[in-house]
Amino acid sequence: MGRRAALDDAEILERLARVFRDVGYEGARLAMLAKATGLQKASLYHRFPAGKEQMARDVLGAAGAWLEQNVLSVLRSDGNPINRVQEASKRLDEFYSGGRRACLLNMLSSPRTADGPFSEAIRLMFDALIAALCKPLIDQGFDRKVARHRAEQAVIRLQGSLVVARGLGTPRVFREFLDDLPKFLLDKRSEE
Amino acid sequence: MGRRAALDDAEILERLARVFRDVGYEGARLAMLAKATGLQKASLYHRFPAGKEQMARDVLGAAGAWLEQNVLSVLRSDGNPINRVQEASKRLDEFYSGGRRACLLNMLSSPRTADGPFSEAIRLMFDALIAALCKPLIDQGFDRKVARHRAEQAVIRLQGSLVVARGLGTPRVFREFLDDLPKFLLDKRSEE
DNA sequence: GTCTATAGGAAGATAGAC
DNA sequence: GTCTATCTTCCTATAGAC
Repeated sequence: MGRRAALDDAEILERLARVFRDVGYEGARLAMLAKATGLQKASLYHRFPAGKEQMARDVLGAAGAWLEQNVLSVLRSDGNPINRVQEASKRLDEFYSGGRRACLLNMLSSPRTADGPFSEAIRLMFDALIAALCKPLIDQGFDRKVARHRAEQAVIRLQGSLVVARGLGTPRVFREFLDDLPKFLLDKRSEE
Repeated sequence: MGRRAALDDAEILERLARVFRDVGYEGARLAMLAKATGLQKASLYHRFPAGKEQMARDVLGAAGAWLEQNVLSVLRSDGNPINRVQEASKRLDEFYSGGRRACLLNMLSSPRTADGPFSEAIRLMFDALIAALCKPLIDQGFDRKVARHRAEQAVIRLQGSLVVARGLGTPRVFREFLDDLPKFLLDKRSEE
């Protein structure tokens, strides 16, 4: 065996995820993925026999699992709806490194790959996130349609603030989004 | 000369734009760009001596010019603010093909290319769009800070709804965004 | 200004030693 | 399970005829 203990599978996936998040699927060169993990290309193929596509799929799966355990389950839990949303905000802040990191769901959903193996997984993750965001609103007594609409808008703002943060070169709008999220989701207001 | 009249420069740029919009900078292969324009690779190099990077830069410039002439100038014009925003909505609908088309500013702003030649142009286009969206609000009597905030939020929703529309596989949320835009920007409401 | 043909290199993927 | 070395394919870019 090698000079040092083999890297944890989770650690490998996290490092691969960073590359896909930063440069997208097409932009992720095998040489980058090898450098990011500290493994040689052949070693990556040992762990991911189907190559880059499998790496991206597994990375997406791991991101989904992280989201489920750290965000969605919190949103669906029994606590105070406001506390749940605030906690989810914190986890999202961590997930996106305060807005300096792009979203995998965006970076892997170009139409090129959309006909490919990712589009279905991405759709399911968006659906799951929207559904989980509905829960605190419904527990708070909101109508299902209002809850669904606000949850969708929250995901739209999440994605949009990440795009604009990247475009403007500052994470400011993403931080503002997170700060405003509990109020945006749960405030009693007239609409909509 | 060739069998038919040479393509219009604007037409070429439009066809190149479609490719970059669909698959991003790294995903855009020269073979695709050639096929999309009906030109051979060598002919593309004749028109764009600096290759793919120049194509992307010129495409971005042309998109900026289109946006300026069709959206920003409308927003800055003298008419009724509501009419201006409604007209801008129509043009944005056209620009993004009803939400079925991704945004160049998103597709060309991966960090890989962000250290590259596009990030500055992209930042300027975001700034210009936000500034132009402020104008109808200020003409309507809104405070500058409120106007700026709403304009930023509008751009965030624009980008976010495009991402989510792609992720969910339906342009629905983008159409809803456009329909809601005049109200979102110009309604007298309490906040914020 | 467009084409065919190709150089030159980088990409994804594999073979086989250790 | 990791490595070095290599294969094959694809891509960007260029040369040169028309």
